[in-house]
Amino acid sequence: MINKEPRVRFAPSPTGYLHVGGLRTALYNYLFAKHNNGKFILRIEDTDRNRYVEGAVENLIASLKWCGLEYEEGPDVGGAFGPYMQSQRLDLYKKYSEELIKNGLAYYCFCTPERLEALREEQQKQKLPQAKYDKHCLHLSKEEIENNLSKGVSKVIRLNVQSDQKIIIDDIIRGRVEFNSSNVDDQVLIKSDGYPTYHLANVVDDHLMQITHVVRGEEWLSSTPKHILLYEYFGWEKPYFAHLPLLLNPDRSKLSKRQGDVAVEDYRAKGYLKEALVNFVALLGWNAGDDKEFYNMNELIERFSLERVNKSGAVFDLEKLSWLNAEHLRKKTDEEILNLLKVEINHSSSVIHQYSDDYLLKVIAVMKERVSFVKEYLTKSPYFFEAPQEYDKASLEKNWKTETPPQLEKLNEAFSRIASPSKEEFEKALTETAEELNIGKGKLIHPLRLAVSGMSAGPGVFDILVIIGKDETIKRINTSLSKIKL
RNA sequence: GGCGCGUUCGUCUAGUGGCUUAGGACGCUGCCCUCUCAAGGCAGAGACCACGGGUUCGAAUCCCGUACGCGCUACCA
Repeated sequence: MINKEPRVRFAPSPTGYLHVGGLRTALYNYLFAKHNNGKFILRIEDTDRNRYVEGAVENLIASLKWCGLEYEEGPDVGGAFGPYMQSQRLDLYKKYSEELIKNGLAYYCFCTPERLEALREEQQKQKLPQAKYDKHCLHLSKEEIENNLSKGVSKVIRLNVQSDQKIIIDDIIRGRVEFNSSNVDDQVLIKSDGYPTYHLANVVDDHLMQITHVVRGEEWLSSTPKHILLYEYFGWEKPYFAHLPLLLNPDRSKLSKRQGDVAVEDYRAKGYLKEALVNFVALLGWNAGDDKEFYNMNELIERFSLERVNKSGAVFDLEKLSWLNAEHLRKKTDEEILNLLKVEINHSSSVIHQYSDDYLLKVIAVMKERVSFVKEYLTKSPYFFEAPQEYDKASLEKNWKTETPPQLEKLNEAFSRIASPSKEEFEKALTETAEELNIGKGKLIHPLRLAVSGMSAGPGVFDILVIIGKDETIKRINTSLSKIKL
C-alpha cells in the first residue's frame, strides 16, 4: 500500500481543448488521489512555443472543472510548488541541465538541423537498426565548446546516454518492462530557444513537485527509459509509473478528431451530462471486478484502484454513453431536471412562450422515462410547448377513418361539459362517449392522441390532456378536424 | 526497419490453473405489460478466449513462437 501521501498530476499541453482521452487520464489521477487521501495537481506543459493556442489553458480548466475534477494545486489556484506553468520555470530547467553538463551526463550540441537530417538519411540508407544521434558534439574539445558558446552558435543540450545498460520499469499496470539503453537516443533536453523538452521538464517538475505516482497515457511508455535515466543521473528517487491504455476509434486506431468528437466541450454541447461522461470514461479501461456499471463520482473514488486498470485499448462507444446518459438523467430529481430543462429552453429558438416551473414539472413527470437527453423534452414532446403543426402520416393512415371526425366531435362535446377535468374525468368522458357510440376506446384514443400531439408516441393521452388543459385540448381537436382531410 | 505494449461476444468487460456447457452490460431480436412510445420484467441470438506449440492429471488463465493491431522512433507533447 501507499505509505506516503500520494501526489499526482495531470500535465496536459495546452493545444486547444480537453480531449476525452485526457479527461480519462485526469480522472484516473483524480480518483487515485482522492481514494488515497492524496493531492491532485494540474500542471501546464507549455514548452512548445509553436503549439501555443490562445485561450487553451482557460478552456482546459473550464472543461476539467465542468467534469468536477477539482485540483488542489494548479496555475490558477497556486500551491507550495509553483509556478505550475512550465514556461514560467525556465530558470529551473537551465540550472538542472547545467548541473548534468558539469557531471558529464549531458553535453552541448551545436549540430545544425541540416547535419542532423543528413545523418538520419545516411543511417537510413545503411539500414541501421535505429536512427540515433552520433554523439558528434560529445567529443568536441573544451576550446571548441567555449568558442561556440562565446560566439553564440545555436545550441541544444543533449542527454549523454551510456550504451548497453538495462533499464527496468515496474509499471503498476503493465508489470515489469525492460529496455536496453542502446536503444535510447541522446535526447535533446534543452532546445535552441532555451525551452526544455517534455522529457527534462517533466522529470524536473515531478521531482520538485514531489509527485509520487506518474499516471499517464501509454504513448509515454516508450520514452520512460529516458526519464528513468534522468532520475538516476540526478540521483533522485523515482516515482511509481502507471501507463494507461489508449482510447480508440471504432476502427481501433487512436481516438482522433477525424472520426467523431474528441473534445469534452463537444459532448457538453451535445447535451451529455457530466455525470454520464465521467462514469463512461471511468469504465473505459477500469472496473471494480463486479457487475456494477452505474457510478457517481463518490462511488468511483471509493472503488478506484490503478491495479484494476486494463492493459488494452478501449473503443469509445457512443451507444453505451447514451445509455448511461439516460440512466443518470432518470436518477436525477424532478427539480434537478427542471433546472437543466430551463437552461435548455432558454437556449432553444423553438420554444417561444414562458412556462411556469409547475407546468414544466408536470411535463418532466410524464416524460422522464422517455428521454435520454434533456433536449429530448423539447424534441420528443414538442406538443407541450406548441400545438402540432402537422400530423404523423403513418398514424393518420392507421387511425384516422372516415367515421373519426364525427366521433371526435362528440368527444369534444363531452369534454366541454366538464368544468375543470382531472385525468380521471377526461378518461371517464372518453369511456362514456365510446359506449354511446358503441365503439372501442381505442377508436377514440388514437385519433385523440394524434389531434392533440400530432404524434403516435408519448405519455398516456390523458396525462397529455391534463397538462395542456381542457381549453387547449378542445382547441386542438377542432384544429385537427378542420386540418385533417382524407 | 528498430524498440515497446496489447489481443475474451459487434462494443465495454468479468475471469489471476479445476467453481466455466466462458458470466455481466450496451446494442440487436422476440415475448409480457399496455391507448401509443418509453421504462420495467422475461427469453434469445452473439466469443472454437488471435493462431501454433509446449508445461500440467487439468489452461482463457503459466511458458515459447507466429500473426495482427497499436504506440514510440522530433530542438511535439
